[in-house]
Amino acid sequence: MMSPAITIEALLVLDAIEYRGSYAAAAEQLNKVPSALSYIVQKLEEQLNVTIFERQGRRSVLTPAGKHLLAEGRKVLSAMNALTAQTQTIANGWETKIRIACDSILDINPAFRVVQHFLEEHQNIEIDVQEEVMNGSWQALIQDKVDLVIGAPSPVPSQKGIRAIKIGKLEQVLVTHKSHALAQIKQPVNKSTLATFRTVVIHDSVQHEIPRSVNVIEGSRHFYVTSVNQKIAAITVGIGIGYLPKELVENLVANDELMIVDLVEQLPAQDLFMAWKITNKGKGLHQLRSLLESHFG
Amino acid sequence: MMSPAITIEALLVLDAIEYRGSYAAAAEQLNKVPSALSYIVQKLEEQLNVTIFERQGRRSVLTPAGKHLLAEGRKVLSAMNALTAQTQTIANGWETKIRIACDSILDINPAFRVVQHFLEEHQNIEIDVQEEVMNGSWQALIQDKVDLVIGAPSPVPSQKGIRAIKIGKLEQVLVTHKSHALAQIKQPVNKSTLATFRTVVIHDSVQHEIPRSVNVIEGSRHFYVTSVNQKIAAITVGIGIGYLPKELVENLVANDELMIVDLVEQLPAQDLFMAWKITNKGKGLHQLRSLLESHFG
DNA sequence: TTGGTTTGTTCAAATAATTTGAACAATTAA
DNA sequence: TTAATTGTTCAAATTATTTGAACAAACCAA
Repeated sequence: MMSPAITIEALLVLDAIEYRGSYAAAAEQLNKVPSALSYIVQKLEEQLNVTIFERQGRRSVLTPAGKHLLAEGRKVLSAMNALTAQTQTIANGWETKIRIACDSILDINPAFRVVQHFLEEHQNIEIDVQEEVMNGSWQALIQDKVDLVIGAPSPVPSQKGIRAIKIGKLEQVLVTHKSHALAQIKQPVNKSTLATFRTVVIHDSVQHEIPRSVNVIEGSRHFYVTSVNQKIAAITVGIGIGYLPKELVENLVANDELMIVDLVEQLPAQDLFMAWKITNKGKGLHQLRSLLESHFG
Repeated sequence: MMSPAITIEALLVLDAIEYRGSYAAAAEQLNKVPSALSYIVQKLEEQLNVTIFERQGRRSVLTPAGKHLLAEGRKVLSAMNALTAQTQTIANGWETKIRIACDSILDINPAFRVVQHFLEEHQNIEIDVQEEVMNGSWQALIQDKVDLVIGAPSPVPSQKGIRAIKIGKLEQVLVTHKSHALAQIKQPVNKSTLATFRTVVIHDSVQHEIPRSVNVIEGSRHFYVTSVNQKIAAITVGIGIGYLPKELVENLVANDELMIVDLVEQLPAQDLFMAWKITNKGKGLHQLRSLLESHFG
């Protein structure tokens, strides 16, 4: 008689409306018609006896209750996705889909070549790759949003249930634009000199991150971006300085768009990891790991 | 077009079937007819492409995949129940969680006793306390990371939308280790003398802070720490001198671990504040404020 | 300001999904 | 063996959802 007040459907609709910014756009994303969304939202509000959207003209804005519902609801949605995948994996032994997070600091080509080999043998397994920065990849693994992380930087989160193996080293160099004040200094630069310049920092949106001060030049002022490409762009136009992977900037240095700063104390090469959860028993993941290990380990 | 494979409905049905032991009993519990459950289970199995029940005669038994689906699904169901209740709570003007920042300079025991009273009347409100130093507590409030700040020091940020009330005074005294050079001076010390010694300063990690020179002895060299305990430790081993709350050092002075420096001009007692945003209309916050005010105001 | 869009909602009609109960075969208990 | 109970199937009945047209409000550009 009494159906549940909050349905998965309704959460998907809320998510889409907030994400796309309008009923019309959300409807398009969900392959529905706006009035259908209107119907679902109204039903949800009625069953819950709570107004979720404050109708301000034609644009709707979430009430505090609506905000909470959506924020928590999104966690439920991702739990549902994970549950779907896990259930299918248990039933078949093989995954329907393997989700991979790549840290954007990594050159993904070699890894993708291995994935390609894997896919040739498993035509019906889907691969879902998402790019993350900083701790985003670790968080994604911890929260079961992905099954495998490739190229995540140290430190490995001290969370039991995570297995991580080294797959490479990352040499980072400090770069700047040639017109930048730092570029005029001819001798090797020391730490305290760096502290006077603005630093471009990649910043993920994850809340409680693993303490990570590596590479963030202490004491100086910052310019925050959310991807490696943005970081390169910011440095190229002279906003500030920052560390970038050596191989990534080689071309740009050759083109004279960036220049490498000579440091008194070089930044030690950083380890990159591949990681997964030991609770994940999927055969596909196991085989993919073996392939990757034999190519990088 | 594609509806979610696992629905809340389906999870409720699985739960009931397993709990009651038969479709018939489950149907009764859910106010449905057995064939309706049959329909829902079949739909779930089809969408998921996973068999959930192994039909052994008329009695069905869960497959491993089905077991997992049900076990995890029950967690989702209880999350959904909580979410429903929380959303309705918020809609009525009450909070699910109240986040408090305490300045670590404060003795939190009296405040916690008041919070305890509040919690007795509101079993289902969560309290999230975080300790902050210096301007950390003000920043946390401004950035909406907390709802209430207790024991933050002056100056009150000149930001509209913040209401602050005095809840106490903080007497700070300059302390040092007895082996420290400053301890050898027998007369009251003046400002310029202090400037020659290294000062231990608490430093929060917040970026753009309110200009705050109070207590930081100007001109002298500094030793930065990030908590009151670290500051005490640093002074105790003789790294430098620093101001600390009178009541906090009384024991240490009695034990001869620290000594109070006699000053020509005493530092005036500093006001401590409780503060919140006036935009925050939560009933729980309001009541907690009233309780705190009546105990401290 | 004024048209020209776009948006969200409403409504009745159309469609799809679910529920129902009867019939049935399989299983169990006595 | 019989009698009772179970889960499934099926067509019919009932709900629930979707649709598209109509509309008013709000936005945008000129």
